[in-house]
Amino acid sequence: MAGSRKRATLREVAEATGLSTAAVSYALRGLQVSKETEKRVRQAAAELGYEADPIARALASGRTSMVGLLSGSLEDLWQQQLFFSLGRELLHKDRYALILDAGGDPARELTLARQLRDQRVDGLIVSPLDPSAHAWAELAESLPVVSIGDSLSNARAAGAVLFDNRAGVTLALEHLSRLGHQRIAVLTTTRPSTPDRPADTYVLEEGARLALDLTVLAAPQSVAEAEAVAHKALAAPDRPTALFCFSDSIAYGGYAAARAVGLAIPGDVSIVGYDDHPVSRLLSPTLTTVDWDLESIIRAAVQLVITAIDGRPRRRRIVKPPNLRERDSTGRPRHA
Amino acid sequence: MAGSRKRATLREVAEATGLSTAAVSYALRGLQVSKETEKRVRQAAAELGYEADPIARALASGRTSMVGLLSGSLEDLWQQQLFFSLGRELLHKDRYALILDAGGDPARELTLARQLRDQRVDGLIVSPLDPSAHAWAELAESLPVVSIGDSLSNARAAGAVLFDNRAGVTLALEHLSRLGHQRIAVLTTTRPSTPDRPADTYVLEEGARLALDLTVLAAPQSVAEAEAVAHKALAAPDRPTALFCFSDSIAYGGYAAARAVGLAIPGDVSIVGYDDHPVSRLLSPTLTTVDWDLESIIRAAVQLVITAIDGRPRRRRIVKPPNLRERDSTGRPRHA
DNA sequence: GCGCTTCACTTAAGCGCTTCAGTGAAGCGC
DNA sequence: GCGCTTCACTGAAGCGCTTAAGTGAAGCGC
Repeated sequence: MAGSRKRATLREVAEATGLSTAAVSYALRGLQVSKETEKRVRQAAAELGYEADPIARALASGRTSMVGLLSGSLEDLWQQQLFFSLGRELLHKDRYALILDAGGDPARELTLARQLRDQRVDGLIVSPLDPSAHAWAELAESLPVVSIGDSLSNARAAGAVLFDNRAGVTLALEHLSRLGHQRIAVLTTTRPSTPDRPADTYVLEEGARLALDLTVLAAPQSVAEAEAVAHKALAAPDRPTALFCFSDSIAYGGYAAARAVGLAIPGDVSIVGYDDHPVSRLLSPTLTTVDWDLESIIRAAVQLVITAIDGRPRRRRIVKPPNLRERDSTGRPRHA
Repeated sequence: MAGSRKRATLREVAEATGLSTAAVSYALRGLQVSKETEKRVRQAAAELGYEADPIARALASGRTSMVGLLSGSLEDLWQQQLFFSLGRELLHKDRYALILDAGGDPARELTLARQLRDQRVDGLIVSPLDPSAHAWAELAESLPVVSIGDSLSNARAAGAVLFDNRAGVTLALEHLSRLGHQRIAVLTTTRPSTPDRPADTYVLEEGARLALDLTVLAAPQSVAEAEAVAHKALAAPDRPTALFCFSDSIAYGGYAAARAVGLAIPGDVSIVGYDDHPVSRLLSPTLTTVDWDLESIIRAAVQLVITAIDGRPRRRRIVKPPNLRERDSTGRPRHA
């Protein structure tokens, strides 16, 4: 603890113990040395306050212990939740997270992913806006890439934690249909979707199956922009009786828009979200939403990237089922 | 672009141009070489797809281009916003952020800060739970540390972006007092406060000055836990007519608690938050809150840490003034 | 007692950069 | 034309580790 100005080096520990630096290096990693040597080394290291320099270690070993995390849009509150939880989980596993945000721009997404690779992260976990971009292939060749939400269609990724969006969409639309809604506005986003099929496809298919009258509008991730889109949806001549929002953040924009034009939720307009952000159950009214088990997604993604980094190529695709959280933002449409 | 398996090295660029590696190193950093050599080198580098290896560079130069970010509690949604924004701003300045979360535990905070130092970050930006801890001094000796919220009382920090919490508390309490509130519950948190005085102090002083009847309750950062505390406050025999919450996250808990026991906001209970999270203006009713200019805080903190890293020791303390956002969650108490 | 393996190390190369201390040529004043 | 500085570079050390290859001693079967 003494006010050591510079940090101790391996060599100093070696000199203190009379061993070679190699022996010390092995000892501290619990390899190839006798029990008592290891003990001696550990003690000397502790006394000198030695901590291995991760930079030198990375240069020599080729491993940085860093994992790159790339979000398509951290404007989305649920993505914030997701990514900071991924960071926490990685720290548990003695890895550091480098978190980057594409800010909703699919082109920037790949630039940042390359930047992460150039920064020498050991692996990548991405929740991409555009999982079908061809450049993912190039990246997945040079380091383990795990995707969350959708699989990278053209790349040999190290793994994927997929959302069963078909099931999610079905839950939401069936719920609304059951309540008697028919004219529904869907506020989508460039959102990861299940293998090779944009979530929009499911929306249209399910809409047709349930004989719904759907209007699909693209909404950006930020709450403020979503509000504007929701406003437009609610101002339509044949006003929809329900809003199905493809993220809770967008749904929050829906709340604001509804209130701005004096529409009661769920009386005048029902709203369904997607994700179940912690705030959603605190809104007034509480938000009906489709959620995924965040913790299990996180554990799976981290697990996948680490096994891939450690050279056990599994290439697993894990599909997560959705749950409908029925709360107070949905009800029978007034005319029904 | 050719499917280059391994990344090109400085030496390869040197060989391609017939220069020494030193010359190439200088050229690519725009130092000490003739214009035309620089151009030749850049071209060769581009053709080879050369990107300097940040690890090797870090080992040789002693700089990692990484800045550690440490939040006392990322449960707080505003802190999430703050830290992800800091990350974005740092990326603008060609630095990478390593974000760590103490999860509300003051002891863990210092452990993580040391871990960040051991990871060889060039500097640290912290928003600490306990800015008065002595161990900050030791850290601030070994690398530039900038604090947000409060100054590190015992440490020679590289700078601080302070919140004028006295003014913030005054704004909130005067607002409530003006509306006619007198019995007010204050839900605080181990929150950074202005130099050497916990924010609670201001609360009590201002409460006395305005002749208010205050009950101070400690609330954790997470929304769910805050809800429980708010519940307790509202269940008190002499129910307060207003809640002053020391973060918007806590205020969200207040909303949930009020709704749970059937109290109207602001009719039965007024609620004031602190921070102005993007969601706050979307709640129903919209949340009256005290906010700080997030963008300017971010720019200032990043600016401070970078000038310190670059060796220009300024040790500036920048104080940010608060603003009151009067919205719909506050009104006259019913009996008044 | 001999060759063989195993154990517990040591030696030394090397990861890919930066940087300090030269070095030769050109330019300059006088 | 001489010494001086400046310019544009080169050479080589070294950042602090890891790791492949090597070594000597001990242990083992037979």
